[in-house]
Parts: sequence; structure tokens; C-alpha cells
Amino acid sequence: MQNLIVIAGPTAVGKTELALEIAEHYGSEIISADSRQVYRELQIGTAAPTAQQLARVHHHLVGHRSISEYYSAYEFEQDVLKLLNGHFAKQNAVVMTGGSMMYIDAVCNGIDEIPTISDDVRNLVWQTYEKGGLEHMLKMLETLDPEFFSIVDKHNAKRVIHAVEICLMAGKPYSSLRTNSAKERPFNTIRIALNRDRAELFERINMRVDQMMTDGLVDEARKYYPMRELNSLNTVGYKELFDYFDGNIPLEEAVRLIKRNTRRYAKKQLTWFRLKNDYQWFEPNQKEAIIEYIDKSLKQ
RNA sequence: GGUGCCAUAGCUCAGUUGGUAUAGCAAAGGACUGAAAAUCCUUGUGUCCCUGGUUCGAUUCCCGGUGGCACCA
Repeated sequence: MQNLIVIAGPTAVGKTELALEIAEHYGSEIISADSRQVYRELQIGTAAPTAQQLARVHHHLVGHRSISEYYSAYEFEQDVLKLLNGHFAKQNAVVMTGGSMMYIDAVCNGIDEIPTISDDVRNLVWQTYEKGGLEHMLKMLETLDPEFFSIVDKHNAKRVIHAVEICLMAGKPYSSLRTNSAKERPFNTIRIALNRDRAELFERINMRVDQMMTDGLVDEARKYYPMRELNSLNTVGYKELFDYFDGNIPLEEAVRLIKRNTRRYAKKQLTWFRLKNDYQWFEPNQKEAIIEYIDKSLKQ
């Protein structure tokens, strides 16, 4: 049986290096589960694997899209399933590592089938939102899908708007498409999450941001500044620098905010992985224990 | 050594005419099913430097310490 070894954890915890070692140990390649490293233009700010690391182990789903392309958890799920059925079909163990919570979830548990929103519908709904505001969107949703309306976070415009989009696109209520159940997978998943002392983690984050700055993050961000409206650029490390380019904040303030927002992101990841209590937790330096755990969990 | 000022949350600080207390920054907890590094919600975390005194009651007033800063020697 195929085994998918998932190595999750907060940003900057040390996933990349450990995943390389685990992959080398099992003679596997690596599937990256990172919603920003998929964009080939974003190298420095996403801490994408270096040429050296890529040479050590072959990586998949890194830099395979352009920032102008649409990509989502669903596409990621499809891409991974395709790899597992094709390229990795004969492999007993495959390593997947990254910090994108929903992407990992889409692969491990599946994601409900809903229609992809067309540009027409998306534009229409957003124009409606801009004109009528959140109040109006809530009213629309209440009519289109009273069931989802009753449970949606009514402060979260993005969720409300998306639900309306889905209803309009599908021609039926979003809630009718929600299965609330995990998909059966033909492979066994072994889920490992990495963590370390929080002060130490935050220190690593701060230092990594400083390193990104000396590696030329400002130049990288400036190159894509004209395209800042793209969703792919609504990303920590870039959006703060765009504010700096706008003249709204000094550079050192942008750097401070990048560090803070990265720390907050790490905290959010920890919350997610912790509450999905099917992860086995380790410190990144417990390589031997991790391998022992994997060996024990591998299914033939 | 002398004089003055200061000591409150992790940091910078407000305040209490005596009834155990603010803010900002930082932080903590949580939600999440096709844009998720996105988006959204909640939360003040405290020997008010220490000892003693006055008082029903002291973080607040007084004495004495301790530490810091400034000035004078």
C-alpha cells in the first residue's frame, strides 16, 4: 500500500531540512504543500527550497505556477492525487511537507465538490458587494442558502461572498454541496507535526526575515509591485513592502510587520495542526524517533 | 558621599483628592471545506520595587531600604 508521510508544522520550524533527510532515508521524492511556493516568481519571500536542496531530492509542486495563474486547495488536491497515481504509483513511501493547512487537509481528507467560480460570477458578486456592502451580501445569502446563512461567520465578508458566489455558480445552495465528511483515500497517511520552543521559533522567524532582506527581498517585491492586486501577492513579506513602496510606512516598519505577521501565521498554523489531533508531534531534531514512528506506521 | 527625580503588564506608559488599576506595542486563545502566508472572532496577562508606619482600608500619604537616572562634590 502507498504511504503518504506528511510533515507539517509552523513556518520556519525546520520542516525543509528534516523532510530532506526523511526523503533521503526512504529514497522518496518530496511533494511540497505550500500555497505560496507554488509560484515560481516568489523565491526569497516564501523561503522556497534552494537549488542545492532541490538537487538533493527531487521536489514536486514547487514553482509550477505563475503568480498570475489561479490556484487553489482543490487544484492542489488534484495535482497531488495525479502524482500519487502516476509518478509515484510504484512508490511505497512518499514524503509531503509544507505548512499550508488547508492544502494538506484537502489531500488527506478531501475537499467538497463545488463548481469553480467563473470570472463573470466573481466580478458580478464583487461589484454587488462593493455597491451594497456586507449587509446586502448577507441578505442575498439568507435568500439563496438559509442553512449556510445560519452558521456562517457574519463578520467575515470573504466567507459570505464566497458562499454567494458558489450558490450563484451552482444554481443551488452551497450547503447542499457540503458533505461534512472525509473522502476515502486509497493510501495510508502518516501525519507528523513539528514544533519547538516558541521563543526559539520566533527567534528563527525574526532571523529568517533579516536573512530574506539581505538576500534581496525588497528587489523581488518591487518587481511584482505593479501586480500587487493579484491574490498570490497578498502574502506576508510582499504586502508589507508594497505599503513601503506606497510611502505609507518606512522600510524598518515594513520589516517589523513582516516579522510580526510571520509570527502570527506560525501561531495560526500551530492552532490548526494542534486541533486536528491526528498529528504525532516531534521536535525537528528527533530524526531517529521520527523514523522509528514512521517505520511502525508504514503499511505494506 | 550629598541633593533631586523616577520605580505600575513582556516593553513604553496613564491613573487612583486613599476603596487592588489604564492605554499603545508585543502577546495569548479560537474559527476555518475550491483566493487559506487569505479572511474573521475573543482575551489584559499585574506582589502597582521591598520593609515598616498612619488608616476600617495604602499601589496612592509618611519613615527607612534597594535599584536606575541627573546634577553637585
